[in-house]
Amino acid sequence: MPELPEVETICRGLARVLIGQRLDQVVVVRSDLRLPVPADFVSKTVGRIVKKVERRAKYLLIELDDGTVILGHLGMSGRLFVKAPPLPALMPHDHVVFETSSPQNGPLRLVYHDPRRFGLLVLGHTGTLFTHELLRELGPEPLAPQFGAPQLAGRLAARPKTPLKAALLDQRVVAGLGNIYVSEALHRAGLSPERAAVTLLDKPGRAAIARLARAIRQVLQDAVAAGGSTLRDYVQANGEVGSFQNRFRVYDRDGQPCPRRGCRGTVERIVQSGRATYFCAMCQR
DNA sequence: CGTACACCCTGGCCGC
DNA sequence: TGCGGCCAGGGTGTAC
Repeated sequence: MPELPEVETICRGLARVLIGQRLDQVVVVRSDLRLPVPADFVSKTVGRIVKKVERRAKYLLIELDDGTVILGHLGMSGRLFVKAPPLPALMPHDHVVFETSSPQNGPLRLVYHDPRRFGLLVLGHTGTLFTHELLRELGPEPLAPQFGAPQLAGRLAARPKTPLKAALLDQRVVAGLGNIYVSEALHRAGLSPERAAVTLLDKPGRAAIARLARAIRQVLQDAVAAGGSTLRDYVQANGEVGSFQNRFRVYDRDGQPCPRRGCRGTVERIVQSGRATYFCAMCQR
């Protein structure tokens, strides 16, 4: 469900209210997520104070005052939100619940909610975080200053024959893109999702890969600024919805006219490796 | 090695 | 109203 912009939005929302709070109560309602919630999850987190909230790719990293890090991933349907009193009864699919109490803010409840249970909540440690097996192989952060055409080219070189759509979904190539933003970035760059990655790596492909790197950054920045995209059930940490879904150029718009200025094409939907891709065959080559 | 597909799971929507 | 089929923002394991 959530891609980089949605996770980034949630990360900022959580940071604002959680940093400095003590996790007074931690309850695992059910632990059979994509990976099991570890047996020592409660004992390693309860009583600790939240020190930092960060994002790596689509992972949320909640760092506690003893160096323990909660690694969270929301899968397709996961949500992580904060509620203030009056606290309602738990809902179905509320799997893990944290409660804090602070003199300033009073009690807060952080809920991990995930109907499909494709997400996960596990533990790591600051000292060994970058070698954690879930994070070790992730590609570059597209919003980091050093991200650009050379870095992207280097990563695509490892998947030469792969169509661009599939290559960009691979988290080892670029970290944080998902099905929406890959289609959106390829449209902005004017590149066909079916084009093989290797065709951007030779001399004539240099302009194309520069456009692609810029398009990836730009679409992600715009989406973060809009608070992410709300399709079905995604909400920010405070329950507000994002608005970037109103600015999709191709995603879920098959049959509609291509929004590129001067293009007479129509947005098409195709399936690549089992997932929908939206693009305009007229202006994406 | 690289690619294609099934699968994990639940819920919403559409057509009958 | 009920039911079956299809679809969904992700990631991984398996079979070619």
